[in-house]
Amino acid sequence: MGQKNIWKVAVLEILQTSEQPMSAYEILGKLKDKNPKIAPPTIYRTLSDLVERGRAHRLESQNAYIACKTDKHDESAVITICDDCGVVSEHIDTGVLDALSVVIANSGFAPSRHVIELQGVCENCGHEQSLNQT
Amino acid sequence: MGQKNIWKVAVLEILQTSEQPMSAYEILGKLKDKNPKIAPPTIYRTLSDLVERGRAHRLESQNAYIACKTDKHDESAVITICDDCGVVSEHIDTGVLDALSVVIANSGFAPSRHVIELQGVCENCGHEQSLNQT
DNA sequence: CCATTTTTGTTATTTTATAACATAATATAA
DNA sequence: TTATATTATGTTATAAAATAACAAAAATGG
Repeated sequence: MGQKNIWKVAVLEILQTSEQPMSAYEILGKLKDKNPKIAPPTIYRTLSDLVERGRAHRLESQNAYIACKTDKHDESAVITICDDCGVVSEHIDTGVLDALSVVIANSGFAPSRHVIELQGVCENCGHEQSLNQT
Repeated sequence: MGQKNIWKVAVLEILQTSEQPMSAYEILGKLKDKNPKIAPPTIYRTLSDLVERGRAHRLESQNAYIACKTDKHDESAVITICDDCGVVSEHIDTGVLDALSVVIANSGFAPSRHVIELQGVCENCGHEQSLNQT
């Protein structure tokens, strides 16, 4: 025991190869195949570390995690989540951040972290829906 | 059984008189004083109803609930949460929503719900911090 | 090598949330 | 007004998500 970063790569790979956000216990399940003795705290520790370093995001509205897909590993992304197909995208958008800083300036609030998650229907699923309407 | 909205007022009052966001089980605890047999599903049902109607907000990043303090009972608020004193504020801000709609327009995403939560230090606590620095 | 610190393992428990079904109140229609 | 369906709530049990607390192994810095 005590070796460094044993799980980091494994967890990140699982997240990166997943099409969908994954819960901590889903990741645990995947890892249990080859590591039957692994337990929840290991996963949660690894996930907090990845999130802290900006390599993963926690979807607060879903209790689930995704790999960060941008090269900017910060926490400033706007995240969209498709209710239909589950696809999650990150959008780095200064406009939103600028608008937020206006709100903040007016209220005197000093943010250290923000969560911006949009739920709805992605472009693909939107198209399918309009096709399915007869 | 089967009477309508028995709990709605009680739960909303508890939220309205609380300085802090409350978890479902904290609300349950309060109600148990006078209604020893009340159980979690009752609370969760009432809370979803209140949130649906815009009378309360769920803080996704905290698994907690607050009463909606604006007269505009919609889901378009920007919420700030003070890490220090726990105070939560709502900010109705069209600038942020406008900026979000730009992101959305570019991506073809059709949002039905959004979560915007800022964590940080509120004006009061910020002042105290600067005072405490010697 | 030894002491200290850090990381991981392990066990148990806490916290959050819901499934599934029972029962009571309400609404509606014959 | 009774039967029937519908809806709201009660109840029991369990699932799902997260963490506390402590033990043990590895890494670090003399």
